[in-house]
Amino acid sequence: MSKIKLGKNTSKKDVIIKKSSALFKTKGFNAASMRELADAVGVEAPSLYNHIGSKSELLQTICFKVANEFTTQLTQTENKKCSITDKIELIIRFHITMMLDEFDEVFVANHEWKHLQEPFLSNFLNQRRNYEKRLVAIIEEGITKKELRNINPYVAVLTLLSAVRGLEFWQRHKKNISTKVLEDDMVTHLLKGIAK
Amino acid sequence: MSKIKLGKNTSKKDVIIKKSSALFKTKGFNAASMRELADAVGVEAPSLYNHIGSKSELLQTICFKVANEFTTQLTQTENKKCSITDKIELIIRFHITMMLDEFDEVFVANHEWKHLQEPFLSNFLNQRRNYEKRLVAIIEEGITKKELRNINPYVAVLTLLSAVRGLEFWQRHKKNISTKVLEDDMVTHLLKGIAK
DNA sequence: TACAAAAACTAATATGCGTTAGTTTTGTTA
DNA sequence: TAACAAAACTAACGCATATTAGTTTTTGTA
Repeated sequence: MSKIKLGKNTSKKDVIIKKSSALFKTKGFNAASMRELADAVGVEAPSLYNHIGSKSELLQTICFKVANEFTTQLTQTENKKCSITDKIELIIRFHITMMLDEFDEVFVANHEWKHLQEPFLSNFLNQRRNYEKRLVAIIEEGITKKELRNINPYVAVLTLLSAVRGLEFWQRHKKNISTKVLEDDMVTHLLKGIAK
Repeated sequence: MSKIKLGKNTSKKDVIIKKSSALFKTKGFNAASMRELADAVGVEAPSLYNHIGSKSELLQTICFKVANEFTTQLTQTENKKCSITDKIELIIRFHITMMLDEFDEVFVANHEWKHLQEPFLSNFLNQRRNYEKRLVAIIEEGITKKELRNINPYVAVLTLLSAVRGLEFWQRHKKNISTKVLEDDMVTHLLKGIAK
């Protein structure tokens, strides 16, 4: 009998999660099969179930791991004693770092969350809505303190989040631009614009 | 015998394409079933095949319709006699308009293209790469003419395209902000930044 | 070396999918 | 009304899927 693995986290489970992140990213959650995942891990498909509960569980693990990392970092930034502009820069840079360091997982959390089952789907969406609201609050404070232009804070958050999400496509081009140039230029663009 | 419908475009086919756009957007291409689509159209699943060739063909139709609209508009903008800044503003506003007017189709083209079959997949990606290159050329001209800051043009294009793509999420919030405010604030943010 | 647990294997099941075949209904025109 | 085509229907096929059952191999420890 070997259906569900109890006890401490094993290394093999982590390998499966990592490989499934890459697979879900490339093919999408539904198109990715457990047989393909098993191939990537180097095992037959049913053997995966010695380590994981289900395919859905893999998606849940990936999505909430990413969500928790973003939430944790935001809390730290909120508590920092610095200007609003600096806080926004910190957040932008954290998003960029996450995109580059944990690309597969972030991509899956961004694109495949809709295949989460309830109640995980609702939890995930609530968590994301909450994140956005806290960003809006930061922008609003910046406007009040006259650090920022008087633009609609929702539009600003939308623009910021979308722009950093676009780093997904960075992998595609691979123009030889260093991470530093990438980060700095994007921060400049979003904070100061491109028009002189 | 009724497998493939020849002759002029029928209205029913257009209905199927429209409904499939909404369905593919909501559930994703793979998760959306022909039976669900048939339900939405108000018909049994096999009846769909009196009007369309296959599920894949639906995706192809949607993706290339959107791609062609963007390409056409870009050509028009390139030929306009106006400043680079004005051209960029035109492009941003066109993207926003497309997002709001043909949301389902644009969403599907942005998210589900990876499920296109060859040679359509390669065609689509080539078309998109070409579009991006032409945007880069516009930004480069703006830098040369000192209309724009000296930032990396690839980063700028990435940021612009990603930001307007983010309007996908607009549907979610539905804060009561008019399209005009949305457009104007996003153009301002991307051209002039948010920092005072 | 012996034993027990962990994790691999093979075989099989139930389900849902896109699609086809064949037939019947609907709608239009002479 | 007769005839013909368009488009609907029911039934079914073949295939791929996630997962389970049951068994064997591997691995770690006494």
